[in-house]
Amino acid sequence: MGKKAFQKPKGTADLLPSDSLKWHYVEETARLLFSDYQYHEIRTPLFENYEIFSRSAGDTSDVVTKEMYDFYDKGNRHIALRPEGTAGVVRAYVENKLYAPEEVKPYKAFYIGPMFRYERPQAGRMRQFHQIGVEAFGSESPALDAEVIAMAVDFFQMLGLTDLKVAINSLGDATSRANYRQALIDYLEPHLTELSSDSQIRLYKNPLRVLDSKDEKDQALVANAPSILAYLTPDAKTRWEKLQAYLDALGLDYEIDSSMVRGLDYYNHTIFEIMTNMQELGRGWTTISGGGRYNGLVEALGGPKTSGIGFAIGLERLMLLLESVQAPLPEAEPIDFYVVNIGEETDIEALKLVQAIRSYGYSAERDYLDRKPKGQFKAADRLHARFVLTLGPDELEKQQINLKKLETGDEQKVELLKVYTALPDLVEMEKGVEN
RNA sequence: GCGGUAUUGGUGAAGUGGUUAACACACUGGUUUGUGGAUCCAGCACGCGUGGGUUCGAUUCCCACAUACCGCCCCA
Repeated sequence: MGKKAFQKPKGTADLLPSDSLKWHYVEETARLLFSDYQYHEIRTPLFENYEIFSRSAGDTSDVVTKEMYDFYDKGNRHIALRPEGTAGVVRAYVENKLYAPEEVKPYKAFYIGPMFRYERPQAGRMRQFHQIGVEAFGSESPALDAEVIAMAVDFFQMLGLTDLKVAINSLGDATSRANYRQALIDYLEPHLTELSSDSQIRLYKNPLRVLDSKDEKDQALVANAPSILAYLTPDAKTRWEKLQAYLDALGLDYEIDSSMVRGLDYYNHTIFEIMTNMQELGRGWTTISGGGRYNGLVEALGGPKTSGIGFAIGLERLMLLLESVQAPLPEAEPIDFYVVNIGEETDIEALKLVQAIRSYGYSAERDYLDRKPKGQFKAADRLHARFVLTLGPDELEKQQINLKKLETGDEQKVELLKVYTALPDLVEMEKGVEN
C-alpha cells in the first residue's frame, strides 16, 4: 500500500471489467431493440452552457436549483455538467437543424451516457450516474407516446424483468395545467396549516409537488384533492383517451396515477414512469424509468415549434434490479487455449504460439510470471480454459506438443506445426471426441 | 442540505484500554525434479478509514474530517 490512498469522488463508481461485461450486455440489448423501433444513437457533450439546463428543466426544479454541477471555465463561460439528457439532445436538434424538411419525421434518437447531479448518494443514486434515453421529435400523435412507452416495457421484458409497474398520467396543455394549479391551490389553501412544512412551501412554488409528498397527513389530504384529469381541456382529454386506447390495443398493463408528477418542468400531456418495489432500492416503489412529452421545449431552446417525447432509464438502478431478481447476465467468457511452458528455452515458442492461436480468432493466454507447471495449470483452470497446450524442452525438440482438454483430462500429442497451420482441425477433432 | 448507522487483511469477518489482532475463504510456496479442479503443511494485517485529543498506554474512549449505507428532500 502506498502512503496516501486516494478515494474516488463521493458518489462516483469504478466499473470493473466484470461489471462492464454486464453493462455492455444491457447497452447492446438497448441498441438492438431501439434500432428495431428506428431510434439511432446520438452523442452530445457531457457539458453544456448552464442556461441550456436552467431554461429547460425549469427554475424551480431541484435539479437546477441545487443539484447542478456548474462552473466557469477559463473563458468565463458558465458551464454545467449535464444533469439529464433531453436538454442537450434538444439543443443538438435545434443547432443541427434537424427540424429541416429533408429529415425524416419523427426524428428519433437515443443516447447512452453519464449524467451528473450533486446529491446525497445512496444505493442506486450517484453523483455520476448513467442513463439510456430516447427522444422523438416532430409528431403530436399519441400513437408515438404509446410506442415510446411500449418500447421501454419491451426493453425491460427483453432483460427478463416482468414485475414492473407502468404508471401514466397527463399533465395536459398549458391551459389545463394552469386551471388545475389554481384548483389545487384553492383546495389545499384552507388546509394550509395541516400540511407538512415542506408542502406549505411547495403549495405556492410548485403545487403539483404536494401530490407527491410522502408525509402521511399530506397524503390523506391529497387523497381527496381534485384530479388533474378532470381539468384537461377537450383537446388534451382526447389525446389522453387515445393514448389509453392505443395502450389497451397493445395489451399493455398500466396504472393511471393522477397524482404522479415529474421532476422536470418541461413536461406536458403524457408523462409516465416505470417502477419497481425492490427492497435494494429502498422503501416503496422506485422509478427506474421516467419520461413524457415536452411540446414546448424545442421552442424554448430557440427552435421552431416542435413537439417531442422521450424517456430515460437509470442504468445503476436497472443493474441493481437485474442482479437482485437474478436476471440472466453474462459472465466472463472462458478462454480457448492456455499455453503452459516449461523452462526458459520454451519462452519464445510459447510467445509465438499464443500469437498464432489468436490469429485464428481463438482466445489464448500464457504465463508471464515464471510459474511452475502446477501454477500454470491452476491459472488455466481459473480462466476456464478449454484446452491447455504444454510445451517443454521435450516437445520443443520433437516438435510435438501436448494438447489437453481440461474438462475431460484427455491428453494427446500433436504436431507442433499443426497448431500453426491447422488449429481449427485440432479443435474440431477434440469436439468429435467429446460427442 | 438535514437526521441516523457503519468503517478491522485481497474477501467475509471475530475481538480487547496494556506483550504475538481469532477463524474462514482466496492467493503464493511445498507435499508431487513437468500437469488443474482433491488432501495435508507453511506463508500472508509495519496493523484496525484519515487527522487530532484523553491516557503511563488506544484498533478499542472523545472530537473533527472522509467515504458508504439508511431515512428526509429530490430523483434515474
